[in-house]
Amino acid sequence: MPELPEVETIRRSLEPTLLASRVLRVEVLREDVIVAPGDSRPAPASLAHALLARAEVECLSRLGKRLAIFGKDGRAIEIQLGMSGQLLLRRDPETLPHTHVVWTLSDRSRLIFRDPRRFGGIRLHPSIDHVIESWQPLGHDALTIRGHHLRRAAGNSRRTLKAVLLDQRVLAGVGNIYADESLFRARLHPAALACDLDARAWTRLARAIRAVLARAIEQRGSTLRDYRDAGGAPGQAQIAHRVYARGGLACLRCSMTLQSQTLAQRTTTWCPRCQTNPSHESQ
DNA sequence: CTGGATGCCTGGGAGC
DNA sequence: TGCTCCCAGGCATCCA
Repeated sequence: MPELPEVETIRRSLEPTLLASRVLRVEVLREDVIVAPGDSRPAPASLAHALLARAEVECLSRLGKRLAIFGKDGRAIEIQLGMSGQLLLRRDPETLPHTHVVWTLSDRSRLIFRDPRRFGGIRLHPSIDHVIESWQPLGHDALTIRGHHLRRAAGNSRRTLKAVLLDQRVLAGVGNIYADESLFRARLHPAALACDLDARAWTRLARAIRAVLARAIEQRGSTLRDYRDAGGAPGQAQIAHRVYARGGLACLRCSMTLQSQTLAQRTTTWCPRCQTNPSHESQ
């Protein structure tokens, strides 16, 4: 469920503490959440080192939903939160259930990675450059997406807009919630075909995506169940959802009953009156 | 190559 | 109350 706004909120809430302290040691409680690219899996003895033991943190970097921690000595790890992953800064020693990795920091606080559903994981990388390279297949970051990016990446595609927005190779960071919210804001039908959009519509869609995501970051992300920022606080953006999970309820703009249907293997909700489908109009 | 389908995993809610 | 069933969803992987 963490999409771009949630990952960015975590990044911002984590960075001051990580930059101000040093990693003392790392404990791995569940080894299968650690994934290494190819077959470069380090021996157990060097696992802690690969996970930034004794490192000073240079910065936290993000592209789409991917979050990376870069060490000053060039070490790097990548965190994918999946559905239920959390990065929490904690001072009390209690171990929460589903805690998989614990970093003890020099200020004696602990950064923990927990993930009940285990769709997420920690990806090891041999270098910072390797992380950047692994991000190559991803599209432009959704927070700064422009119409021409979308048009170039998907303008000829016969896929639906919903499928296109969920495709991280087209743009990075949008998941099911913000796909539906962005399409509603842009007044575009989720089942419209990408190839039927003109340049103006792509511009409108890109603008809607940026606005929806920026607003959600201001509200510190959407908490439906599991999501928390690094301090453990829930977000507030779910209050502003206009279509997501509102199927059968009245459109907040025109009062028409919102429609729900599975599209691109995801529950999709839209307003049949507000959201037009250029694929139909052109016929 | 493109686009669609599947499986991974757990907690919570609905229904009986 | 307690049981079963189903659903949520990011992403890798497979298939046509």
